[in-house]
Amino acid sequence: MFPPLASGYRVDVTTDTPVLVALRNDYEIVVEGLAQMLAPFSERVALVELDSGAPVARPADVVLYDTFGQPQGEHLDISSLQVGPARAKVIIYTWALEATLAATWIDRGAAACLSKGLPAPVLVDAIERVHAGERLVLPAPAGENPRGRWPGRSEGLSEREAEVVALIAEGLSNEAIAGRTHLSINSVKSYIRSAYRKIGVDSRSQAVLWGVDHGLLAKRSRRPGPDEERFVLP
Amino acid sequence: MFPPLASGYRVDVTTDTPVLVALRNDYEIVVEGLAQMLAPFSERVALVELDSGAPVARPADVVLYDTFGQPQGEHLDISSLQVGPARAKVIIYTWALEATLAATWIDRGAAACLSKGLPAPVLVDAIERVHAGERLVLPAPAGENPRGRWPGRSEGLSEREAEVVALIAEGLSNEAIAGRTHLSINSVKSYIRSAYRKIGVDSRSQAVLWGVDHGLLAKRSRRPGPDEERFVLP
DNA sequence: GACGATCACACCCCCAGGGGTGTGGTCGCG
DNA sequence: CGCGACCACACCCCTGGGGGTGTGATCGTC
Repeated sequence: MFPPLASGYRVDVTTDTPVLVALRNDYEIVVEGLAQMLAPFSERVALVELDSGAPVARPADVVLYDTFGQPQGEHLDISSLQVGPARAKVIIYTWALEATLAATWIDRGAAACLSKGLPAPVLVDAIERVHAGERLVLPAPAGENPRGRWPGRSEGLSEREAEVVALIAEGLSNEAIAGRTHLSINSVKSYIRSAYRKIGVDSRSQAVLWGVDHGLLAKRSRRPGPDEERFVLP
Repeated sequence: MFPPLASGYRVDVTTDTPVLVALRNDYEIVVEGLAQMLAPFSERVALVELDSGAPVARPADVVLYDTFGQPQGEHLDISSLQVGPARAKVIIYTWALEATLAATWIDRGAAACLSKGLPAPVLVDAIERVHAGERLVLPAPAGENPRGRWPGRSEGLSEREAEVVALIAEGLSNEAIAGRTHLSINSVKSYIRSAYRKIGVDSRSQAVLWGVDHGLLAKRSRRPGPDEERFVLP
């Protein structure tokens, strides 16, 4: 469908100014982890962060949407991610990259779907290619797995466990978490059980408090309120 | 058992220095409410607050233990409330004052059990009498009901509803809340149902977050940790 | 006197939550 | 190559949580 990028390949983009990239995720530590990962490439990609509540200094060329704890799946509303007067190109940055879902997102207007398993140089190349007009779907190459940071990682939670606990800390039910993460409710329950063992709680209320204490809450300013427009799950 | 104080009665305590009173409750707004109620009587009672994490300037003569969200019932460990080199006299300040429970507390070493329904002048009189050596059990007189402040009052929660939500926000189960408040689990469930309607949540996780957002958490410094000695429920 | 609010509690019922156990796949490491 | 971790999911089972409805008492307000 879309030719995958071979490892080490670098697109030849003849431009002097870096691509303006907005990182889009409600968890500060996720955004910080991505920013740290991209910092060595600041001559090629410059980060402008949205959703901080303050107006952005300049609009983004590309939005990099990290799916951690965010709506994902076939109902994801791509157009709401395209912000600014010049509608930014949207890259879905996800762990579980399945072909049919990626195709749906591309049909809906995403410019690219990239796996979190990509090394940073490949990610930067891909951002530049998207900026230049290409459409990409890049699964993680075998053998390379530079994982980012996520909340709860230092407490021994895997990324999926942390994501599930983060959504519990947001007050979601198992069914809502399954919808948000595009997993089955049985998978969600499995992650819940193993996460509870790791963080040493035995009830959902205690998990909520653990999440609050360990920064697993999305930014309060990003909480959907009655007046706040956000992309909505059906 | 103990002669109740008539409304308006004032004990004749011939002393010039005020009674040093420690207010004892883990919720700041409860302690603030009590302090405000007693502020006009500062020539008679001087407040020294314990459990703030800082060493107190001087030891208390009397500890006023507000039962909101705290262990209450026949297993309450009175001796752990008596702090300082000169063991302070303990007053249990509770809403539901039943005679047999009050008798148990007095047997266990409490100097007095006072109802929260008492007017401030009567409360101050009682504190002075306790300091002077008397033992009291004072139910609320009919017709007078100067309620203090409690968390959630401005959101329309009654004191018992607020207490139950505060304990949910601490991660307790219904059974644990029933034990802590000395109520039946059916009463706890009734308060939960009515509180959920008032605060607009429909799950326990959301109630925990509501409590966190509205200051219904006990002071974190007062949370029992592995090294921190506190009175323990069996 | 009637009514509403609060406190206290009982009883019935349904289901979400979470425990256990199991399967299968991929991948990194010793 | 074997093992453990992680991801994904299924199935069974029990219980706590919470919805509904009801009772009774006290108290303040109209």
